[in-house]
Amino acid sequence: MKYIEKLRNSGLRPTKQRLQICEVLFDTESTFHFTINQLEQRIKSKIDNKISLATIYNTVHAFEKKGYLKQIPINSNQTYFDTNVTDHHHFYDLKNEKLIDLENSDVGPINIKRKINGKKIKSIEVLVKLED
Amino acid sequence: MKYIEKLRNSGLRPTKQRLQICEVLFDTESTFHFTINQLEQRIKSKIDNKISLATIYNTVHAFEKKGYLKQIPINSNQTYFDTNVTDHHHFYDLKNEKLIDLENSDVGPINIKRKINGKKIKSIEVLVKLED
DNA sequence: TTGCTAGTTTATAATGGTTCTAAATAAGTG
DNA sequence: CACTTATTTAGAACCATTATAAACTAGCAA
Repeated sequence: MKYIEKLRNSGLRPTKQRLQICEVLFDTESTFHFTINQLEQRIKSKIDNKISLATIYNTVHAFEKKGYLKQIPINSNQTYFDTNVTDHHHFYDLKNEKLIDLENSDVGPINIKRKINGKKIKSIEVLVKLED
Repeated sequence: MKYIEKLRNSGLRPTKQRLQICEVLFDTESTFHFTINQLEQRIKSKIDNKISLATIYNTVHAFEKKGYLKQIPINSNQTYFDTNVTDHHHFYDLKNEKLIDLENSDVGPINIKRKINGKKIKSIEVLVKLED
């Protein structure tokens, strides 16, 4: 299994559940956005055994902390995650509530001119809201 | 009262509660960011009578819809609002969970090169996360 | 293999922000 | 004043997320 090493290297035990969640998240043709609920459905349809909701939350948070997932800052009652952890941005279609990746090259360089004393920039995220 | 006209013009009846909330939100030296909970506290300390939490929610949403308030896209368990409705962006200090305004001139022009068929851009919001 | 230890999973309860409900109240209008 | 419609309100309901604590499992050393 290709994810065993990856997990072990980041200090996470490669449990059956985590490996199965890895498959659902990362054995895909393209990256995707999801809420915990959507991920739960996806897991249900691809995996025979049950994985508890608590484990899904735990795993997603563990993966996010390790940098395998990114949270997308957006105002919604549910939290959105992205399996695309490269530096990029998002369109958010307000009508369909759908996220669309915006490559860095589609946005151009963002140069933050202001500095805050004693703080450094961890990330810069652009959200472009779309309407009809 | 200077807010009576403003409310009436946008189709909102100028009730006592709404006028009081206007004072708390807009009779300030500078704009500010708030959660509903913080606003509730601020109201409690500035107003003699009680305004129910449901009314605060109703009013904030009504004001947002009319463009008197902006929601700030950020991943938090609570929704953040901004009384600064001009086109601008935010720093978010992860340690203190504090928002800081970032003027448009501090970010520079953002030119979204990609177009989505049949959609137009409603807003562009930049969130710059800060760490120590 | 066998224990041991720390990490993980799990069902379920608890939490907490937000929305809903339905009755009381207040504003606008003729 | 009478009537209609909007608004306020307390409290219940909702629902995503987190906490709990017991059962289980991986890793490791003897």
